[in-house]
Amino acid sequence: MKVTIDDVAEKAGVSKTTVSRILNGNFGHNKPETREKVLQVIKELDYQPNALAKGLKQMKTNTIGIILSNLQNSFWISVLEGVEDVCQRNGYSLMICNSNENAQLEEDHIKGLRHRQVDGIIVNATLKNRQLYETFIEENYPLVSINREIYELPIDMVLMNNIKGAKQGVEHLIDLGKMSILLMVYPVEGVSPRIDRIEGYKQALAERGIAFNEENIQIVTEGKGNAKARVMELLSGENKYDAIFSTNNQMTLEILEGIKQLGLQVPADIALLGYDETVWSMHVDPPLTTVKQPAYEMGELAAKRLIQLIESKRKLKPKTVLLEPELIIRKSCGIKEK
Amino acid sequence: MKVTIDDVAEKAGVSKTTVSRILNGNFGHNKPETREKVLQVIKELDYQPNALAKGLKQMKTNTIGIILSNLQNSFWISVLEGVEDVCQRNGYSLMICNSNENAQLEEDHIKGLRHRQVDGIIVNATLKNRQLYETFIEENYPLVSINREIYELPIDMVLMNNIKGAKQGVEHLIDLGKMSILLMVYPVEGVSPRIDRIEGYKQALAERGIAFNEENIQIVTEGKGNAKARVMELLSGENKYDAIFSTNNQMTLEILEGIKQLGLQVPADIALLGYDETVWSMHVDPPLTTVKQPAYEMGELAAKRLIQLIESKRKLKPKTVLLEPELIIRKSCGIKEK
DNA sequence: GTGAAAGCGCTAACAC
DNA sequence: GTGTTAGCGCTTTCAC
Repeated sequence: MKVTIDDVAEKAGVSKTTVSRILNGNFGHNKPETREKVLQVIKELDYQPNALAKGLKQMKTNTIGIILSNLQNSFWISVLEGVEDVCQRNGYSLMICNSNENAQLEEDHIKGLRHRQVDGIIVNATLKNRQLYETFIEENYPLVSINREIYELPIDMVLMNNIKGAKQGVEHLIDLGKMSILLMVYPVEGVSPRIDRIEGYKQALAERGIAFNEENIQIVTEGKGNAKARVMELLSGENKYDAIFSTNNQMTLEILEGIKQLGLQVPADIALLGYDETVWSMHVDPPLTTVKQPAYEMGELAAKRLIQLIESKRKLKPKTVLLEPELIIRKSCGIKEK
Repeated sequence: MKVTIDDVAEKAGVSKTTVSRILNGNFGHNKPETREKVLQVIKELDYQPNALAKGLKQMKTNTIGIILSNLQNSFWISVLEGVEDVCQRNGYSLMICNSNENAQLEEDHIKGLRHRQVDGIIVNATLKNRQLYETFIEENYPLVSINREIYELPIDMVLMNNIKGAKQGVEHLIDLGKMSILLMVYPVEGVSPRIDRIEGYKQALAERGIAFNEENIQIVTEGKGNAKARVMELLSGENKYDAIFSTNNQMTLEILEGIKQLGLQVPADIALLGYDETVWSMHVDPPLTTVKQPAYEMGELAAKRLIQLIESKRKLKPKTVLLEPELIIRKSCGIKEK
């Protein structure tokens, strides 16, 4: 039933060595007629080489793994598409795992992937398995970290410029006359994008000479509904805000809901700035001003780099790529006051 | 560098058979002390069995493949999550491919996956590779088709009840007094969800005694901007519509944009009903009434069934599961006229 | 230009 | 209860 290289060899009246050579680009410079014959038999038998056997022998599977933390966020889907496209163009398969931001799961997946002999891994690291990442480096195992900086480890990374992204956004808000900007962010815990966005926020304030108020930064626990509850609480409290900067697109939707439920208008009563561009950004009410990140490109670059690492004969020096965000201005932050 | 089962065996002073047995749940009922010893050596050496070798020997990889046609649609992401979760719970890895609705790519991916020896495949089929699907059936290779019916082939499928979904939606529109309902759909070409939604639309009309007008069904070519252009054209034309039923969530966003650009109000000037529930459905302006499909469940069921097929000793009779949609009523269709 | 044979790392008869 | 041995399907020296 299953047709193997032996079947092909026998039927073509050659040795399996010859078949193998022809399959893999003809090192031995076979005679054209042998070649023809073998190729024809392969077609006749619809022979598909067994990648497991090949992989076992060559210690290479042409498969890479990716570990993501959240599939529901469309940002990651774009990244995934970028990775997938590059894989496809280069003859690699993609194994996908979801860590859900869970360190144990991340470790299991990493081990699982290596045990399945993938040639390399792209990871949006939880950052909670430092020792594991170090092992990779020691073993010179191809690994690229996306979106999050793994601090002080010589590792390949492709990151977004989050300081600049947040800074641009906040500057825009300030230019529009906003003075009391509420920054909402999911827990930081050493995760560079969140840390950097806070930093960008602070820098913008500092450069424009606006006093920084610690209470204007609110860390909200991840989980459905939390951001909505928090924003409603905050907007009903003592502090007055004229703008909210949401650093996550799911959170943005919740904030919007909370604001509306309070009977407030965006941007008349309060401005709203979102992070990450999505299909719905321009369609919500009001159309959202957002900091757009080149997600697809990040996926592409990470995959390209990983394949480079895999296929390079010698050890490559770790490299960090920083991608630039772009501010997309719509209506949710209002227009310049006179 | 790479540690193999032989290293473990040698260091533990046993044969690799023993190690293998202990690794795989102890058939030979090893002595506790041997067991202890081996387990300890495994830990010491941080030994990871090579899944390739194991797979080659056992003809089983504990990996399944999934071929999707469009990652950008959040419907598919939910499906993917369902599949991923089930895989994880059952110790399977997931290989993901994107066919982009392209028959050639689909064929390449299917062949690629089999050549990589995946134990089974879940596919949202283009339906353009009938012969290939038949081959699977002949070979009794585990395959489950999701979302789309592969007509007249004894194959496992998990599908949505699209007739009912569309019917429910249209009935709702009719109940609200809408008489001239424009149905917009991407090209049909034998794709069951689209065919069935048209059928559901017709059934609802028929049952409520509303004359069916062929021109009220508009097939719009897939591609960014097409739906928007078309809807603007149609709404500016001679035919008057009081409702639009959009059968795809990306399309819905475009239609909404088109309507707004024309200066029309939803639902005052025209009602809009969408297919598929998304994170943004409740947040666009106005909040969208939609036909919600249990996407995550579809993924789960498909994966569970596939694993069943893989692990069953004997051939299972193909089974079709039909999942029921649910109408989520919000504001985009208006309220009942008196 | 082609073939014989060894071996990648593992499991599974079959012995003992 | 444990070991010996023969492969799984392929690539790759090394002969010829």
